[in-house]
Amino acid sequence: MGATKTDHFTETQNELSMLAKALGHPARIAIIEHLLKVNACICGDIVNELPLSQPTVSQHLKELKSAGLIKGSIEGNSICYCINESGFEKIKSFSEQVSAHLEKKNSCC
Amino acid sequence: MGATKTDHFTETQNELSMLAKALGHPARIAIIEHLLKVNACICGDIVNELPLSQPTVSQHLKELKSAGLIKGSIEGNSICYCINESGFEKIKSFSEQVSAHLEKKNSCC
DNA sequence: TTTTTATATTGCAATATTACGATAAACATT
DNA sequence: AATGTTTATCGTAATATTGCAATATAAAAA
Repeated sequence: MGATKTDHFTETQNELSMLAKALGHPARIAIIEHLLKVNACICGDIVNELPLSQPTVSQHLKELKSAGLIKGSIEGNSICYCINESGFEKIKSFSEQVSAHLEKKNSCC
Repeated sequence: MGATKTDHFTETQNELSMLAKALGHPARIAIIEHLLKVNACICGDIVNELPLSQPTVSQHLKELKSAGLIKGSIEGNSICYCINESGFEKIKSFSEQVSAHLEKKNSCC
């Protein structure tokens, strides 16, 4: 075992969990926060900002990108990363949906 | 390696990533969705609802609980689980914060 | 063209997660 | 007390993640 049984769940469940999983590491939260703060976003800046090696940061960026949470575009020699809104929209809408449900029904425990 | 360097990141970054990580599995998304739908929430029902064994479901419930996303209270023989609002509030506020930032600054790539 | 700069990939070791059978624990029912 | 029901824990195998040194790639600068 050790492999998630993704085929037993719905598309939406798998998609949401993949987005959440991509945010499930403090370095990747830090990257998102940094991208929000500066709004200009050369990869090397992120490497300098984080207490991790360049290959490790590159890997985290790759995960955020493949999850659809950031975008990257080539800018001469370097690469410009920034937030991909659509991924965050899905997370936002899920969390708002949870809140909306909770307002109507009160929790039972 | 393999161990996350949590001590190199802020409290908030670690907390947010732990919440996200707890949602980073389709079974745990499915559990949350089920709890929202029924609002009554005996553990055994969740086990029946999911395509996973009882020990595996129990483990997922434990993770959601320790992350602060659900609460559980003993109800006679069985255990009643339900959503823990405070955990979801943090996720909601983060995703709304991201959206708010994005409205002001337009993405650069 | 050679060298430098910036980022990605490979390979690998350490650790974490996922899943479940077996079993324990705790309470309810008989 | 004995039995059944419900949930948790243990042990363990399979797989995934994290992190980095070494190396590759690609564009810029010299």
